[in-house]
Amino acid sequence: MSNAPAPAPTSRREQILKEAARLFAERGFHGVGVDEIGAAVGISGPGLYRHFAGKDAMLAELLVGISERLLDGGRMRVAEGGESPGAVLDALIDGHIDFALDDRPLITVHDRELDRLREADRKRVRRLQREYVELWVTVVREVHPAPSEAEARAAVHAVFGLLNSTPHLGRPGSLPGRTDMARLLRRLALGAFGAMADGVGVAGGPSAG
Amino acid sequence: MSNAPAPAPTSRREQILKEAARLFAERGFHGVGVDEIGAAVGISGPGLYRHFAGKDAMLAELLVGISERLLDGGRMRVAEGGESPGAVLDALIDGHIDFALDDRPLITVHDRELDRLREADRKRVRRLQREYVELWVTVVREVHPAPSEAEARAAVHAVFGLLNSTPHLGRPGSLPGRTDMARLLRRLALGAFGAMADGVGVAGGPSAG
DNA sequence: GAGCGACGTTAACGGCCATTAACCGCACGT
DNA sequence: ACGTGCGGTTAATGGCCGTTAACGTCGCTC
Repeated sequence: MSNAPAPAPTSRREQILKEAARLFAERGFHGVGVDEIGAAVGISGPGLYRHFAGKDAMLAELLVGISERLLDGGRMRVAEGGESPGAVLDALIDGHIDFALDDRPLITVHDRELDRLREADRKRVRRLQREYVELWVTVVREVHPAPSEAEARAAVHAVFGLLNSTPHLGRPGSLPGRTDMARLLRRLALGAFGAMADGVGVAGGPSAG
Repeated sequence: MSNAPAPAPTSRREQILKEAARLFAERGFHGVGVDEIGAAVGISGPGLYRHFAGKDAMLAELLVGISERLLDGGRMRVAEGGESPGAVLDALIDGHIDFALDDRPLITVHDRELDRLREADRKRVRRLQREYVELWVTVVREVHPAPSEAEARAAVHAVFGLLNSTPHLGRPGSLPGRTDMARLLRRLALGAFGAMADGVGVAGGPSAG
């Protein structure tokens, strides 16, 4: 499935992708030049074209890659199915947190630079994202049946925003370490979902917007 | 309420800033050219230089402006002081939600393009942001005294991520309307803060914080 | 021991784009 | 009427940057 580019020790490509992700996250796709990316891996500028068709291709591979990994991970956890829907939701949350904490640059690029992709790639990434969201929505609605689908979807988006907030954080030690951070984020996410259900429909009316 | 369409005097400058914000949010600072910004307000390219020193100046004004408005709004609500700390926190949340829902492009640009500013402006914006965060942290800790300051700060950042998630949303009607969205976001934010306090220190171990 | 393919290098090229130059008209106060 | 200045215009200019060309060097296989 997908394009397995060999489970190979694809050292160089991966090294480039990693540095590119870091730089894109720091300064934006348009803000970093190919020379910088090259320099980051010890070769210079056009040398990158031995590994990638172009700068766009690097971004595309990054975004498609992370989107697929998120979705695959989510599907896996749903398939495993815990003791209860609640356990599955816990697993989804923990999995996403691991991503957010361990691949910060990737997460940052993921929701900032989507629009810099060529049409085809963008549609592909969007589809993966959408499926990932729907995965969550389904599970969330099993745990908290009351809210409408629209509300559940909005809540999922919002919780993604919450979980992905780590990358934006001011650097140094004014924040909890990784373990505490993970615990905290899980509590916050669960608290948010729990509150989503409370008082649904009250004072609602037709609302219409 | 919120942003009055304003028969305001400063017509042109503000019009330019508004369109620039929209474009920057859509395609990133480096992704939009001055010609586009000009076109968006019916003049072309270099005509903008009658109003701004350069493209950077527009971004700077946008970011400083929104940061100041957020901070001023927050201070105002704190100064007004509600019945209780809880009421103040509610007011902060509602105020931020109004911002997130009414000035989506601005919010987007605000936490994406900070690094494209010149040193001086960047420091200024960062200071405003930091003060805004500290304002929230103080109030949050009054309402939920248990967590450490580091945890409270991380939670505030996370809730900002939650509240600011609206801009990223897939366009059309698969989501609640503005009124319902505001209600939902408030519930989620309150739920997250509430959960932050639950079980603090349990199973924690030394937890470094 | 020659050839070839993977990987790099440096030097163009070409396009985009922010900014500046040079020039224009109209509103308006005097 | 007049000139002055604000808000525009179009045409350079100059730099950055992605990409391509042309060329070199290993290391491997036949």
